[in-house]
Amino acid sequence: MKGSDVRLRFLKYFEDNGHTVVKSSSLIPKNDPTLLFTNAGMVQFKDVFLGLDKRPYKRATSSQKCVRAGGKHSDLENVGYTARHHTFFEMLGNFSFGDYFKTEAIRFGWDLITEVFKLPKDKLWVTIFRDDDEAFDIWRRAIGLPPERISRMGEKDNFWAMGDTGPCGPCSEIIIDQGEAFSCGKPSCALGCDCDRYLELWNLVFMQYDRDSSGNLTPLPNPSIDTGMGLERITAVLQGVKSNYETDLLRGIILRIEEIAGKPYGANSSTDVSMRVIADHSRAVTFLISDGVFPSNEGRGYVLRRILRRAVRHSRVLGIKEPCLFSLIPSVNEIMQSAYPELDERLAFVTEVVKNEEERFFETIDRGLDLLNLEVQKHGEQKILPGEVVFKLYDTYGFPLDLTEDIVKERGLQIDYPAFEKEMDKQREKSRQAWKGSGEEELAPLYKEFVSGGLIVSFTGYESTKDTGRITAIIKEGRLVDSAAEGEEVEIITDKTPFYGESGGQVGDRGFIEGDGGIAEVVETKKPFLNLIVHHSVIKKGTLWVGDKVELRVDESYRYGVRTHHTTTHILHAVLRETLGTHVRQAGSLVIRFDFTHFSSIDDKTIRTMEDVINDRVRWDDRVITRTDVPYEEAIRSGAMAIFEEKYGDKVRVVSIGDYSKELCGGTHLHTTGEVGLFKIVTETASSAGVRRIEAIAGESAWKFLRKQEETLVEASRVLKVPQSDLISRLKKVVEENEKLRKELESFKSKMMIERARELLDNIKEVNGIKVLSVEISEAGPDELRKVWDDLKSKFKSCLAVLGTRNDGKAFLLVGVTKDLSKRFHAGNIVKELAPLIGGGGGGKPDMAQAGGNKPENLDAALKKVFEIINKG
RNA sequence: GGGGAUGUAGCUCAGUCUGGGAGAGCGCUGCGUUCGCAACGCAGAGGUCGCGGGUUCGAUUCCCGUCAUCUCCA
Repeated sequence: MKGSDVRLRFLKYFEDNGHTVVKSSSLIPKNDPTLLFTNAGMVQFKDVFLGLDKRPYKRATSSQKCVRAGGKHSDLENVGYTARHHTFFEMLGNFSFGDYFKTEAIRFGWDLITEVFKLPKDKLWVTIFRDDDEAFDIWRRAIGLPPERISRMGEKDNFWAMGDTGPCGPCSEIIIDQGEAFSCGKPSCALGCDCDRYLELWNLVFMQYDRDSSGNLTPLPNPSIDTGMGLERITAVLQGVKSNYETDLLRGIILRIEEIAGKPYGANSSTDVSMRVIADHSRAVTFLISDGVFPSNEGRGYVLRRILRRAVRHSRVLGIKEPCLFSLIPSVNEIMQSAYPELDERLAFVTEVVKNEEERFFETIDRGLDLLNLEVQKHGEQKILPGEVVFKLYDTYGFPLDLTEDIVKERGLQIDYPAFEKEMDKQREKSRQAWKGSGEEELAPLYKEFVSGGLIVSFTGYESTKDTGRITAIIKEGRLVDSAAEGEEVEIITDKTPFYGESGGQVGDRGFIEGDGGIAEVVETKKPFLNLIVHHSVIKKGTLWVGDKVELRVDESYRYGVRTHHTTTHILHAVLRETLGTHVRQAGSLVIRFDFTHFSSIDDKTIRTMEDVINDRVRWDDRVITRTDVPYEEAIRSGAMAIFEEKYGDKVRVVSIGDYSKELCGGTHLHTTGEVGLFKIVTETASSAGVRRIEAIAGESAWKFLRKQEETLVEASRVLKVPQSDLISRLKKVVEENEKLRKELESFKSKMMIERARELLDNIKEVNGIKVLSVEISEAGPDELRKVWDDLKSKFKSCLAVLGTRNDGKAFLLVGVTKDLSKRFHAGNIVKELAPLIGGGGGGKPDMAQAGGNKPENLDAALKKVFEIINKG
């Protein structure tokens, strides 16, 4: 059975049993900052389990793409060395939200495994949680499994929790005994052993308790089911192969690697590791990029970069000296596109990103190589490379440890591993301590309580900006309060509101909330959950109480500006896609700052063309049509784009403009594009690698912007006294002339200085057999003094000069000594003796030194003092 | 979240430790040599020394902050 058939059969089985087949969600978890990547099938249902979200179905099944790398559950280091570890894999699962429970879950699991997949019953074992007699009874009586096949395990293995608090419960695993051939061979090898003989196939989680912060378990009124079975694993078992990498899900990729490397898989255990790593990582990389993650130096992007680099590193081990990872992407696509058709359209884009990043890594390696060579040379005699050096290479320059090992070995040196580990531990310890320090507790728990307590705020602001409502809660500094008095900063929640809460790239509204007792100014409106709108406010007058009837008024001109910008954002988005290609996807947007994925900068001509096109559409005055309560699937089928990667209910709102834009959007819009009035792109910059940022303005602010630019032009032409049409040519002329004059003045000045210096030659005295000049030069700056000294120096091969000048209450001294004399008289030392006289300090090199001070009246004294110094020396 | 490194001419980088005229190579412009090109010779343009504070008579250099890029740890 092919891997893709395993996936289909699984989903079909549960669909036939009343489950809704739900599409795999993105690898980037929506609205969950605690999680780096989607790492299990239940991630997209988390809020449903918590009671924060509702779905139109009570039974669901999915094949979820998952990544485990970085963060708490990282398998990155193990991948390649085992038959089962992956950074990317798919999780098959069935879910019950307060519908069926243990009995059915176990029945479904057993039935599918034994009847559909036809695995031999006598090879199957199960584990249950120590105290879960209910599960034991079901396995024993309902399924008829002999008691010796049911093993009770501890909390570590068979009790599952989402987090420290919240839903949790015992679980039961179905295990297959693959026989002696798969055993690790240890005498202790038995059920529960980590090796491949007793392979865990399927984990069934029975969510039946709610754990509070003090650890108490209270039974949930509607227990739920969450199960997970790794697709690659079950496929390997069904195909009778020893490792996941031999299934058709990965074999095709390895075939391609064999081709590129010119080496067969299975011939050498160390190259096999590399091939497995590359095969696994190429899948992870493909799916991550296609889901909108880009290589970067932090967060998700950084994990992606590390996965990619690890693969590149292994390709070098295979003897491949050029970027090659990108050429594996088509193989991944070929295998996976039946289940993930969206891969196909992003293929070219993903390939480009990977190739780009591969090339960058080769540069990093080259840089590190230079450093390493230097260090190897330095420590060549001791035959040992200090751990500190190895650590620095690794820590600061990102030079892979194993690469350092290879090179060092080639040169006949050894690495001081204990010292390296010590540095590593130091770093880890520092990080851990810093982590504890940040006790950032979000306000979220309070919000969560509201939502799970059934509190709903209805939004009434699409058509009107005014409404009356009742205050249902006031929060101050994360705590519920009964009232808020003048001057206090609070969050106000009402039963309904016309205020739009920030979401979907549209900023929240501002305005006022007024009751009989007082007035609050709303500075910001947020929407932390689907049905929760929070007004961040400052009480301006009087006091507001919970329960007060209030009038809510949105600042209309502010809202109008927001609508203008938001509608324009949709038009811009459409035009960007038309102009630059379909890989432009919105990565976020506040008002009209628009980040999107694109590689090169966008030239001025293209920018201007886009501005033209958008302003044309504004003049066309197309209607902006919003349809509400459209079923999600129908909206997507009709070609609407879901860009913001956020949570949509099952019914969505579709906003379409003309025939060129159709997006899922909950925001507020204009009625026609003509209301935009005017559109202008202000900047186009790089936001991070592979992401460009456009900032644009529309409507009144665009008009004001252009007005201001015009004023600048008017002012410029007034200052230059030429009509605007001649501005540029005049400006060029002025700059040119200015440059010419500057040079003329410079050469004139230096000539004059030299001229004057010659006149000063009369002042040269012989002291102690040395030619000494000590004079004040008026109307000169430091630069001029230096020129005079240069001239003197070339004229007299051996001399000493002290040149002074003064202006604006400050004095400046330069001491010059020709090289032959600088051993006897150090210019720096001389200047240090003279400087205090003019009320300052100074210093310099043996042959030239400078000083400044704020007592110009003493300049003469300083100039005389030099003779004393020379006489002494 | 914490640490390390880097930021100087269009590009690659030196200079910063120890404060005092901002440099090299490549590239660019002009002239010369050449039938022409490459090469060579001569001349020249090009820099807010990432940004903002501070110390100092004086900061590319020292101190503090900040931003960007690279990198490691969590």
